[in-house]
Amino acid sequence: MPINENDLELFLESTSILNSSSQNSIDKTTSNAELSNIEHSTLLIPQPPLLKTGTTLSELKTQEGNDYCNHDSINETEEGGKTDSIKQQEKNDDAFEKMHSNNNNRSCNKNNSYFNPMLQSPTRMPQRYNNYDEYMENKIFQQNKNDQKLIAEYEKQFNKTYPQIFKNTNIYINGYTNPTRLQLHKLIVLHGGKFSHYLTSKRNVTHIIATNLTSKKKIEFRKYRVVQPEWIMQSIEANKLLKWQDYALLLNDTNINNTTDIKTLVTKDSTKKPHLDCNHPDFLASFFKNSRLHHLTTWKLELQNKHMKSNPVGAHHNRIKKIIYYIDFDCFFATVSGLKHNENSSLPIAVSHGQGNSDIASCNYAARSFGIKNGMWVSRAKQLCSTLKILPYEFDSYRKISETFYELLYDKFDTVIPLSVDEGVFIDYPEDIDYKGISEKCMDIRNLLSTKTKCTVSIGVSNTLVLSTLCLKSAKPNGFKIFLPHNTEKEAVAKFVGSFQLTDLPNIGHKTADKINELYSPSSIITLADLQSNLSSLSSFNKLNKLGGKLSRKIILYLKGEDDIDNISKINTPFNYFRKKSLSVDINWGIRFQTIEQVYNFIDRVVARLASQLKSINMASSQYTIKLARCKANSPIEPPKYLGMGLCDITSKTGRFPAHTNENYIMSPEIKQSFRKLYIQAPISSLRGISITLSNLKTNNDRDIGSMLDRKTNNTLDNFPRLHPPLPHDVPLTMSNTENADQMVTVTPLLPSNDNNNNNNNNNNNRRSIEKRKSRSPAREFFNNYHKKKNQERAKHHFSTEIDENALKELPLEMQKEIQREYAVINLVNSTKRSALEAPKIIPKKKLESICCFNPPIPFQKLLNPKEITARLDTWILQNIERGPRTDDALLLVQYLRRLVKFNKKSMLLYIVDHLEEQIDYYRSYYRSASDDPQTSSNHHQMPDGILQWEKLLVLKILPLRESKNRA
DNA sequence: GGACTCCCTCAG
DNA sequence: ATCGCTGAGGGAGTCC
Ligand SMILES: Nc1ccn([C@H]2C[C@H](O)[C@@H](COP(=O)(O)OP(=O)(O)OP(=O)(O)O)O2)c(=O)n1
Repeated sequence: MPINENDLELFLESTSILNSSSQNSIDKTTSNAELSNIEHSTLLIPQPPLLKTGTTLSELKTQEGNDYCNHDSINETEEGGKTDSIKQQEKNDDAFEKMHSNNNNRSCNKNNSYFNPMLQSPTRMPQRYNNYDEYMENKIFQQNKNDQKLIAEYEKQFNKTYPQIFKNTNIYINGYTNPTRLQLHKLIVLHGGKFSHYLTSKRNVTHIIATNLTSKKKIEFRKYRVVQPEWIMQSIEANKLLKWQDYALLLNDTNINNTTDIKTLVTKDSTKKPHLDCNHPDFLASFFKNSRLHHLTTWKLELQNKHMKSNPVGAHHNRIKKIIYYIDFDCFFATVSGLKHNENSSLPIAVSHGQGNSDIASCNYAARSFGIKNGMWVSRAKQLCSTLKILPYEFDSYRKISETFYELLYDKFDTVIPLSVDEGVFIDYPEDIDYKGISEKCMDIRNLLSTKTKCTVSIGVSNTLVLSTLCLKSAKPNGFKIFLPHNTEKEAVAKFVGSFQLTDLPNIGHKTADKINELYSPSSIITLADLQSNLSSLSSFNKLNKLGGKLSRKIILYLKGEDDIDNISKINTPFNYFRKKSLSVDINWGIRFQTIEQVYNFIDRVVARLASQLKSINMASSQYTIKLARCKANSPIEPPKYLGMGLCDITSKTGRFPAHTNENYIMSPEIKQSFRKLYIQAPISSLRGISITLSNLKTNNDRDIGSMLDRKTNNTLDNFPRLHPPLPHDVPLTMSNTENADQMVTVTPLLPSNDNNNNNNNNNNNRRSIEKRKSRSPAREFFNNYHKKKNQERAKHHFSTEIDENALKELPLEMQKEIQREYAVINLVNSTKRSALEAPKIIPKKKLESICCFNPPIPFQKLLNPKEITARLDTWILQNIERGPRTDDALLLVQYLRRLVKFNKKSMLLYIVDHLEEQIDYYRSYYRSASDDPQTSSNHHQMPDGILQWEKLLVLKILPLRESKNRA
């Protein structure tokens, strides 16, 4: 049937006429006078659709917009095959669990989590739903609320209460009825019944009202109580619930066997809504919503963006002492969830999703006394302590308390470095060390936080990061420890460090601890004191090098309580240290694919997510790595953990994009090609995990032109966004020694070898060389330009961002470079910092306006946001998937898409059409796979007619629009 | 000997 | 049921 705009107008006209006439007819057919009054009173329930039941687009206008994850369709390209070596990884479930159990309080973490658009503009965004479940739940909740309002209104208007005849029933109306669906709905609700708008929802429907059923529906509903509308009317007249069997539409088993008892009747398959498996477009969102580790990563970046502050020059001023406070909530998740559920904290509790092979995110100290650890599976923990109480996650609360934590502490310190949702490094640079003042500060903070958050924190205080970490460890739980040794007290420091276990040191996890133990004492477990004494002999000293040069040097410094270069730059130049270097999505749960197309679709969705993240931080990437986990040949097909990865072989492959890009359509085909090269000689069903990392990131100098380019006309990389001159961070830093971590570090400059030989004892010579080099340093030039440009902005900052050139000259070259980098990075990230948030932004607004003028957006049902539009379409499709689209709705949609074509909104068109295609494909494959499966095969899984109608709409009306756009 | 790839380890 | 992420540094091996 051809659809054009005239059709639409005619259609809309006839709709309104018919609507009003149908209302009149209701009045006539209703015997109850009160009921006809009802019809004319304020309607809280939207008018029913004209010709068919089901939710219409117009009904949906009142719904909140939802937001699903962004997804685009990308065509894959050709590739050649090549074997990559597959290295085995001993990632069995035990080892994995052990790894995650290894939970000490450490400071050295160089993570960035990622930008979360939801937090970027919380007020502008409509309410969001991460998946259909959530959406439906909300919708049903809203509808029940409307029903309640209706009852209240009627009771008020007629000053009476209605007999609760339909109490405990849950009624769904199928097809056309007389009285109408709306009438019946009101009567049911007013008389105490529940009304279900959807049979697809999880709600338990007790009765279906129908006057007619297609033969297919007769079979589908044969196990329901299908009742004629008279049952409702006559029950109301009789003022009691009449036997439904007397009004049954179908003669079936249920009919005969059941008494009048009302039991929920839900057939297993027909009401089941599509399962949210890894093929569902919302799988990623629903997984992330529940993944604690994803939240930890995300929160870290958010918190660093919002609350991190530092004064790099001050930090380098060697006359100033530094006091490092390492502050961490005690068993954070367990405490917060315990509070929320009013649990007694002296009883063992743990936070987890499930009761069996589910990870414990956090357990309290009562549970730890049984040997339970974070990361352990619940099943094992229950063996250790059968009374262990499992509590659910309370992600929102964790995040809120963390916000309070950083807000309260922000003004109390010179430097704030958030390391996680529950722990941060806070630094003061006092003139003199006042021990009493420090301990009072600790007590004040602990009291303050305990009052404001009802959670306890522990604090470790020292003058190096490594010692602060150890202090925190010994302060836990619910305490604080201050250890501020003088430079001369080397033995005291060594003794303090020696009292800890190997894994208490940062960067020594269980693997490294095992290795060290193996090296020095295979038969017994050694402590740090043992390691210290072993290091006195040269041969023992050399043994440690088996761990690798960097790590062994680090450990040797740590054993003396000193920070290595890594820790020092983390403290002194945190903005540089935590600058973004890569961006990735890893999914190793719920991955169960059957076909390569499904994998490609999944990769498309992952890359779309990455691309939009890149764009949102205005960066581009030139390198990617795809990492795959494949179920080991001899391991069971389903691992112990539900939908877990189990024992896997891990392989990865790195590739390059033709240039720096943040475009989905460039990245996705490349990555899919690598997938085909990497994933060979194994069935798709063995795939258990996919990880995609983008690296070699660069910040775009200009606006994100790339994302605004038309895909077809501007797909040459020459048009790519111009980038900043590279930040001068490629110069390696070499540390010769740190006599005293509290003092200026000595750096070996990267000088010609003859200078290098005497740089320790010839300071002048050294300085001159630095001066010479400095003048032609591109980094310096870059910084100077940058400095000029950003001068004005910088004046706004709450800390001095004016670099003291004289002070800078005093420093070794490498330090200068690092400080310069720090300034550059600070300026780059400042737009997301708290200080910048307080000042209104001018430039982005202007840009936005100019874009809008140039390119006025086309609304769809008053919506402009593409995600809101697709969300509305998703709901529409979901609710009509088995019936097919209504003609008028289809017309509205097609008309909108034609406008997009007409006004050249190509990317929007592509986005919407791709999205529709994906949705419809998904449902088609859902029904197909269900009917192909001999075990669940039944009438309930037959491909509904509606699907065919949706496909027809897609293929005949929608896809051609995309093609016409391509030809244009 | 430097650049690059493919792991491995760690953190929370 | 169950939500096993993600960012960083580093080392061994390979290639030229
Ligand atoms: N394997 C892990 C480790 C930690 N976390 C989460 C839950 C923790 O509450 C939070 C903070 O981690 P910590 O290492 O600080 O551990 P806790 O706060 O639980 O205990 P504590 O710090 O008292 O040792 O991170 C997690 O989900 N899984």
